[in-house]
Order: sequence, then C-alpha cells, then structure tokens
Amino acid sequence: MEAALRRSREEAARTRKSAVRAASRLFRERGLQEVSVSDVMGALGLTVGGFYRHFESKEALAAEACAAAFSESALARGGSADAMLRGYLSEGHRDARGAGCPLAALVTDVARQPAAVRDSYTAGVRDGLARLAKVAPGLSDGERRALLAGMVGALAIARAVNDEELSAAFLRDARRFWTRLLKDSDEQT
Amino acid sequence: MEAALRRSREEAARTRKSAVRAASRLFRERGLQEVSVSDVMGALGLTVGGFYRHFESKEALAAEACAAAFSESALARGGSADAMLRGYLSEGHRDARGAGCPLAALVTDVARQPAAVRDSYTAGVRDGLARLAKVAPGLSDGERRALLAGMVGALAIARAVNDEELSAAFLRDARRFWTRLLKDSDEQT
DNA sequence: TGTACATCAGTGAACGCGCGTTCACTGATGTAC
DNA sequence: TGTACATCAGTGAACGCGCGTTCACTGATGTAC
Repeated sequence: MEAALRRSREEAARTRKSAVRAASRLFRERGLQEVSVSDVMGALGLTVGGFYRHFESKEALAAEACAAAFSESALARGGSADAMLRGYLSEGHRDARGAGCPLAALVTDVARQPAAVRDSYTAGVRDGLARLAKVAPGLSDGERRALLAGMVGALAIARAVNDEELSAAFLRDARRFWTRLLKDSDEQT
Repeated sequence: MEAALRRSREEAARTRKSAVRAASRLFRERGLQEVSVSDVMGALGLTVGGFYRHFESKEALAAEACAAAFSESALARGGSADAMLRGYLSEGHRDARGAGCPLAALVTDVARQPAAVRDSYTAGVRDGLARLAKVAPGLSDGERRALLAGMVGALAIARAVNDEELSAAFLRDARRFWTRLLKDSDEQT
C-alpha cells in the first residue's frame, strides 16, 4: 500500500463534489450501467475503496449525478427561444453528450432505474418545462410538452443514427419546425 | 449432463428464430446491456451453451434482433394518420416496451453500440419516415422528421417519468399537437 | 502554544457474483452405400 | 429399404474478467486538555 494519507475536510468535500461532477459527465457519455464506480474514482485519480466514505452506493451517486446534470444543462441556460433551439438542436450539443442535456442522454436508461434516479429525472423534466415557459410564453402547456418531446427526440435520434447527413437533417428540421411554431405563437400574442 | 439430443434441422431453425424474437422483446424491455445471453436462451427453455451454434456473438444477435423489432413495430402497422398517432402515443404502447417501437425503446442505447446495431437502427429510422410519408403525405420531409422525433421523444419521456399524470400528459399533448398539424396539412392539400 | 490521541480520507487486496465465450460430451439426425 | 457412420443441436461445467461492495490498514488531520 502506498501513501494513503488522511485529507483535510475541505479536500474531502472537494473530492465528493468532483465525484458527482465526473459521474454526471460519464453517465451522460456512456450510460448509467456502462460506468463503473472505479471509472468515476479513476477520473479523479483516486482508487475505488474511498468511494464508500462519500456515497452509500452507486445508485445514490446516480441519483445525485443525475440531479447535478440538470443544473448545468443547455436547457437551463437562458436567452431567447431562438438561441435555445439553435443551441439545443446543434451538432455541437449532439457531439458533447457528457456536457449536454441529461433528458436526452439518459431518457431510455432512466426508465429502468430505481425510484431515486427516476425522481431526479422527473424533476428535471418539470424544470425543463418551466424553462420553456419562460422563453416561450406564447405556447400552451400542452404545446410546451410537445416541444420538449420534439427537442429530446430529435437530439436522441441524431445521436443514435449512423449517417451524418440523416443525423444533421433531424437537428435542422426540428430546429426549423419549432422555430417557426414559436414565431407564429409570438405573432399571435 | 442430461438429455442433449440432436434436434432436426427444422427444429434448429425454429430455435434460431425464437431466439431472435425473444431477444428482440427482451432488449426492448430491459435494454441491450441488461439482457444476458443466458436470459435469451432461458426464455426458450434452453441452456446457454447452444447459443453459439446459431450466432457468432451477442452483438450479432443484437443487430439481428434490432432489425426484427422493426418489422413488427407499431409504426409499421398501417392505417390512418389519426389511428397511427392514437396507437403510438397511447398508454398501452408506453406500458408494452417489449412489443413496442424499437426506435423509442433503444434510442439512447444504440448510440453506444457497434456499427452493426447502429446500421440496423438507422434503417429502422428511414423505414419509420417512409411509413409517415404514406400516412401523412401532406407533410414535407422536414416536418415528417420533426414528427417522428416528437413521437419518439414523447413516448420515451412518458416511460422515463415517475409520475403517472405527467406521463399521461406527454402522450396526450403530443397526440393532440400532431393530430392537429396533420389535419391542417390535409386541409391545405 | 504544545502534546497526546482519536478520527477518518484514501489505499489496494479481497469477497461473491454474473457476464460472454469455450469446450468435451451426448445421442438422435442425416447421409453414403 | 437397411445398415454404418459422420454430423451437429443442445448440455452444463469451466475459463477469465470486471463488477459493486467490504475490509484491515496508513498516517495526516482535528481535537481535548
């Protein structure tokens, strides 16, 4: 064994936060099942054993990391409705899974997860709808749910598809479709 | 060891088909990584060893099962645009993952899969778009991509969310939104 | 401020487990004559 | 049609591997006095 010094409380708190941040990125990149506890601790340059000083289980980390992902999501960043659509339905967002919207990154994974993770995801969905209410006040609640579903679906399909042109088409066409709808709803207001 | 009789070629061919069908269902229910080769063979009442008489690897089965799932998908069933939307965006479809649309069931899983599986999924997306072209000829290509994304997104979110009311709202609102759009585009034709 | 000692963040080996895949084996099926 | 033998579908144990979690241990940090 080598150099297993006790760290200060500040350092320990930083370790915990870093673990959540790393997990949040890795889970979005590779999916919840495909990231091991060792992967997360390894991303911090630490070994696996220390993990359980900070978290009760991998599942507890998953719920926390999922929640953390929402607070830095693309949907959370403000701006105009146009800018939001341009950013969300962009090739940059598509190619940056680890830093992108967790709604799209984890949508099928979450359906198979325990309640803590699903709760966290559900809160993220409500949060996303609330954000849309701010940037697109002209839409009804129902239209906003259709919009969120359209954005998440387009991004997820653009990532799944194995053809660059088709992938770009899904992003572009969803962008155009929803941009037009938002413009029309503004004009009616 | 017990009763390991050789089966006739017909029986063997049936075994292979059953394995693909069972895998297609299980993969959609639980995700590609969460179904083991033993699970698939077990669903046929067989043991794991015989698997490799039929398939080169689990990955080969995944690609085949994914392709098979498309040929029996809800999108593939014909009918009017209205009926298609009602069926796709229904609570029944939401709760029957194993028998439902693979586009929605596997959308985030597939992005992390090898090329064979992604190819199979991409073909399914093109197929879905072609089906939409038949039932909704009034839409442009771009609108059809936005529609497919909206359907897949709404179904996937309805499955992920941990709140029955919110889940039902996503299905209902997407159904209403797209039904209206289809009606409007028909009237213009 | 200085000293003695308890605490605990992180180490790295070990645990039991299930995975994908391989393998020697069984004995009915299929074929050559 | 009958016989001898090769084939091969399926068995079930075994392989190496990585997983989540536990544990005895180290030694600086934090605290009581």
